[in-house]
Amino acid sequence: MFESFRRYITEKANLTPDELEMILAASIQKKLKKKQYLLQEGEVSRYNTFIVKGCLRQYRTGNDGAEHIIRFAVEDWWISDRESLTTGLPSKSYIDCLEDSELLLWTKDTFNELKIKIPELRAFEERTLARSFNATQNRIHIAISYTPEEKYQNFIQSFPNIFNRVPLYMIASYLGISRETLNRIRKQFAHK
Amino acid sequence: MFESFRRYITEKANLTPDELEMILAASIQKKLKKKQYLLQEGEVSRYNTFIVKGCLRQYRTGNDGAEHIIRFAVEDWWISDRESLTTGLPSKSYIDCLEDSELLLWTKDTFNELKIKIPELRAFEERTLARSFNATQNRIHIAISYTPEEKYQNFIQSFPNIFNRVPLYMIASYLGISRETLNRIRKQFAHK
DNA sequence: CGATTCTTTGAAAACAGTCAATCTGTGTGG
DNA sequence: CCACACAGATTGACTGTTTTCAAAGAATCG
Repeated sequence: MFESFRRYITEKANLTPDELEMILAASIQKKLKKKQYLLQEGEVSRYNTFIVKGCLRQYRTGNDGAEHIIRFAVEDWWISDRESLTTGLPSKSYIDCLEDSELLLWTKDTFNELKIKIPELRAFEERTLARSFNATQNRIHIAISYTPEEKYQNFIQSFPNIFNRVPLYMIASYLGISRETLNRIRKQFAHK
Repeated sequence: MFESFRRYITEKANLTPDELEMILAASIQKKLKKKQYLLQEGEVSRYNTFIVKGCLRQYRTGNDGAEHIIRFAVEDWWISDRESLTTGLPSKSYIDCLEDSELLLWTKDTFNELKIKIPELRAFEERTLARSFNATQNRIHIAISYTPEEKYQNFIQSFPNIFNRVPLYMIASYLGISRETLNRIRKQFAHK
């Protein structure tokens, strides 16, 4: 289970073996089955979570009770409700598993201590956050300017490792269109 | 011109007078008139910019050439193309002035040096970024789950200091709906 | 005043959402 | 191995909303 994280972090950050082991030693291992929650609305998000294996989603519910997916996350991604994690306020979102998953968790405090001891870890987190921020901004651009068809095309291009792994109606939710519409788009699409 | 920044930063960050002066001394002052560009697509964004006075917008153009507004920014906000700034790649967006504006700029390198010398500045930037990230994520939720009317209501609630300062068609662009639709929504709205 | 710039309006067409029913595949328990 | 239940996908008809197009009206600025 650690092996996967070792490979990932070695590629992305310039850590000494000691630093790497220190990080691993501070982690909490967790396995969740499909449909189990990592976080529920109203709870305070306390962990930085790395996905070793599996697939999760973060979603919120609207006034009508419908689920709206904020993001998907698979192997080698991080997931948490950053807003709740940074502010300490109750989370507005849920995080649950779409597949049986293996996770590595660090509490906020533990991770902060690690960042103090290991400057490269802080730098790594900054880089990761910056990329995540850019992706989020890009998604806004897509949300306000693409047609439904373009959104779908963009999705399968951007996430080839996700789109065939999650139900269609969840992709529709992620894109902000109805599952029927997405289904029709996909049908046209196949004719080409 | 510095006075405004002094007030702002004193309230938000715990800096010594020396540190504050060091930051100011490193800044570049700039005045731009309405419609002038701070950044154009294809250029590399090199500055962290604080808005002393005025109103700017960041936008991208779609395939059809239409402008899609990523964000607005007014006094006491920061603006830049973070993606270009962090990656060093050409910007995909434009930033221009909706009003005559007064700005304080720091080059990426200058700002990095300041952050090294002044840890509290780095902490401050992290807090600012975190809030900005949360706002961006929240906007995605709105984009994929709110009706146009709800989007507009939310906008005027969230940005009371912006909505009566920028043309309606730009708000429409920001919200991802046509100007005609927004106009009609607003008319209904007035009847209540 | 004249020229932009922005807003408003109407009518038609395109589009996406909703509803309701059916179909398909998968996994579970008997 | 079958039957059933469940999750998800698909389809058609219909409804409602939004976009588009075109034109006319305000408002603002030099």
